[in-house]
Amino acid sequence: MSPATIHKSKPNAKANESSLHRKVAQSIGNQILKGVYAPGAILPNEADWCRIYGASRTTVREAIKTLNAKGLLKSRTKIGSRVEPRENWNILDRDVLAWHIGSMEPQEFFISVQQVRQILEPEVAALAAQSHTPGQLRAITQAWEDMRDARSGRESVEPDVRFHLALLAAANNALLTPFGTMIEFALTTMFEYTSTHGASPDIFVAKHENILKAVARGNPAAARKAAINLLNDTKQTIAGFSGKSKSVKARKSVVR
Amino acid sequence: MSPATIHKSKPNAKANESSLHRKVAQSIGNQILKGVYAPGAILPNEADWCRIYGASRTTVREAIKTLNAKGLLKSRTKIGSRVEPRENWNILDRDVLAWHIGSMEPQEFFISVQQVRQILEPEVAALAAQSHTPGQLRAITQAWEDMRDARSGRESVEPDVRFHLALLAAANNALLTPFGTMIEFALTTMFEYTSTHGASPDIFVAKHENILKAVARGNPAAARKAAINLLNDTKQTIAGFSGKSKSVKARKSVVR
DNA sequence: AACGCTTATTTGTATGATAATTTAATGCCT
DNA sequence: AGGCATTAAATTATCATACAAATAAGCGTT
Repeated sequence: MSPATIHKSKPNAKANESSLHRKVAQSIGNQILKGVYAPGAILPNEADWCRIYGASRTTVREAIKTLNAKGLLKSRTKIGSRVEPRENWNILDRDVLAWHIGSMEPQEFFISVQQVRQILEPEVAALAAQSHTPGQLRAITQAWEDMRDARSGRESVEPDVRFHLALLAAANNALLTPFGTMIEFALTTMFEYTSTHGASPDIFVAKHENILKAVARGNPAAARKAAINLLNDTKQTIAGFSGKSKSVKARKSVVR
Repeated sequence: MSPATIHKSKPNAKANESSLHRKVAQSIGNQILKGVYAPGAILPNEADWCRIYGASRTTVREAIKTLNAKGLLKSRTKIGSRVEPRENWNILDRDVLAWHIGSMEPQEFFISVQQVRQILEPEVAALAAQSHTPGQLRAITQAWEDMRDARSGRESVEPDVRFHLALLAAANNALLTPFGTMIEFALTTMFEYTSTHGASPDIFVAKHENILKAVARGNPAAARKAAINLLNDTKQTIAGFSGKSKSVKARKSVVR
């Protein structure tokens, strides 16, 4: 979004759920993720932002507080707001993730995600097999059933995401839950680009079922194996459109 | 911190780097993590917080914006601020982690961390072996040398943390970096409780050296194996004081 | 060159007012 | 009585202005 054009969306009453300070935060955040302001750089001061966005200082400050809270900035008196080193960025935060993918080639993002998923998901499945509660197992099952009954690829995305999130929840480790946002983001976005889950729907449903059954049986090793097996499909899907950035983007506009 | 006593720390000029809105955010955040306000609950409104903390609405609002940004709250007009479900909490955030551990039994936290570390660190080491840059290898080496030359357990904590963070950085996957905060937090806090790294200093240094060498050689399998080997020590350390919450706390006050 | 004082800049906090949003209540019509 | 439109009320969102606090930078003295 171009800084100067933020106000335009005032007239439309409903569609836009964002308040002004959210938009300012988003705009500045986007610029940071895009590298307009690199780590170590000092941002324009609050008065400048006020002029740039035509907003009050209160609003600008709230936006900057938000960015501080997400680890992108650190503000100090007389210094201003300095961009923090990347390792302090809260990259798994929903907003940061959105700003991030808005400023990088999608397949680059997918490759990073795939790497993390290959590390985590097998072990998450194993943990889930060991320590799920009955309610958690029910949630996983429900997601799988909805996935099975879906009548289109698009319709199966939501249950698919829900399946993986339920699995993650069943691992019962609070420190792993932040990956939920990442998985959710990756799965929904990936579908936007590929309009498929990789394999045919039947195989796809069957592979999820393997995980479900292993978890239900309380068999960690089998759950781990099933998760690895499923991930190989995704891997191939990603490989399928790597290096084809332009054509992928074209395909996207056809799908939507 | 008790809500009513926030102002007291005004006199001391330097020690406290926190501004008022930070303290308010910390206090409210702590109460949320402690469960005083459970997910789904509506918080007191801004005017109430102003009365409670004796702060201006500006300040209170900035604190609440911070908590919103960390995923703990969602504020809406006419509704107020509602506590978000736990899976939306940005638990790997520095502040949230601090508030979290302030309101739970430490070994419970360590067990969760250990679980995550056992999943991640071997693979991180393997990735680092594959894709480190010369500069990143130098950083790992430097950390190890500082660890080796440390003359006390306490003195070795900082290089130890640095070693693991450098390893993580060398994995070159942006989506993994948020775990740095967790590792940093866990290692420093754990030392506060145990005043040891588990094994004797020599063994401890040697095991880190194994990782370093494997990474330097670019041997992922060896790096993975060495990381697993090191983690077994930590595992035993944690097991050593599990179920001894009271005595651990007592030991802490002796150490400090 | 080193130390202490002053100044300027920037964020931090306070106050009070108005706008916008959405739930809740009210009253009207059928 | 029930449904619909309107009004009211509560709460956050935004604005404008002022002053406080912190600190980097400059200046002058020694």
